Amino acid sequence: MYQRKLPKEYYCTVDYALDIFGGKWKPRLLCILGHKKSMRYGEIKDQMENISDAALADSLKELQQQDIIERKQYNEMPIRVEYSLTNKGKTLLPVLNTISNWAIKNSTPDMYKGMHFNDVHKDLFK
Amino acid sequence: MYQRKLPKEYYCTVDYALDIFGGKWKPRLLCILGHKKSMRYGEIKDQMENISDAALADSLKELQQQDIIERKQYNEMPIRVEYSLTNKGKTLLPVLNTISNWAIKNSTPDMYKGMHFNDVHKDLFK
DNA sequence: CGGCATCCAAAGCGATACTG
DNA sequence: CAGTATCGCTTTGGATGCCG
Repeated sequence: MYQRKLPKEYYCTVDYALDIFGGKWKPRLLCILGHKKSMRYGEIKDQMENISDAALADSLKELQQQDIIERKQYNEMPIRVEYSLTNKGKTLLPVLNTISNWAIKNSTPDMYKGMHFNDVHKDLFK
Repeated sequence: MYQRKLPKEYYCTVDYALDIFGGKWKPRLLCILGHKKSMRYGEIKDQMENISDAALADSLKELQQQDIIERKQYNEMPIRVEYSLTNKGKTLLPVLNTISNWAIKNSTPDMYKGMHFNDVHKDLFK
């Protein structure tokens, strides 16, 4: 299994923050989770469109370890797993919103794939 | 020369923003530049402490291409080059400040190397 | 259904040497 | 002084297959 190692020391506060919610998958993952109370693994994977199981599982695990998201397993048949933001994770939403608003001001809809720009991120976390 | 390719399409506004100011070096670089009117190449390199010329030159070039920083060359002897934030680049400072404030609330000074946490980023861009 | 393990390819980056 | 060129290592991540 691939697992990213978090460095233990940083030079900059922004580096620390982006180590938690930056990278290839986590920003989008958090934006998607930020719109729902909770989501199942497969539901997240569908909305991420092009992510592999390995990358999704690793991202989810890292975010759990940082206390940003919570995992709840229901041992039904078939098994059901729900992910949701923790209280700490919710404090990221205004931060993501600030970043998103800057991006919207400095980009155009045609730079985006799928429905994410207009239907989701324009009103992110209001 | 190594040069990162910017993808042309994004799934998420946050991805777009982090493509501009995220990554290993650019957050710290922008934080450092954000405190001065302009800085010389060598001055930036000293404050970045552990960056290689290749990585620094590439980061500076990318940020120029995105109109975040500006390069001015003075053909003195020896040559002098000054970098500074553009107007667009300055609009990033409140965004970086928001991220930094979240990080400060969720980390401790001992997680940081050097003087950056206490002496610089605590009062970032005030 | 919700993952994890393995293999492999590509990207990112550092060290070194060199240049106008 | 302010970079650029090249090499090779390390990290990242996609594809595939398997499992409880």
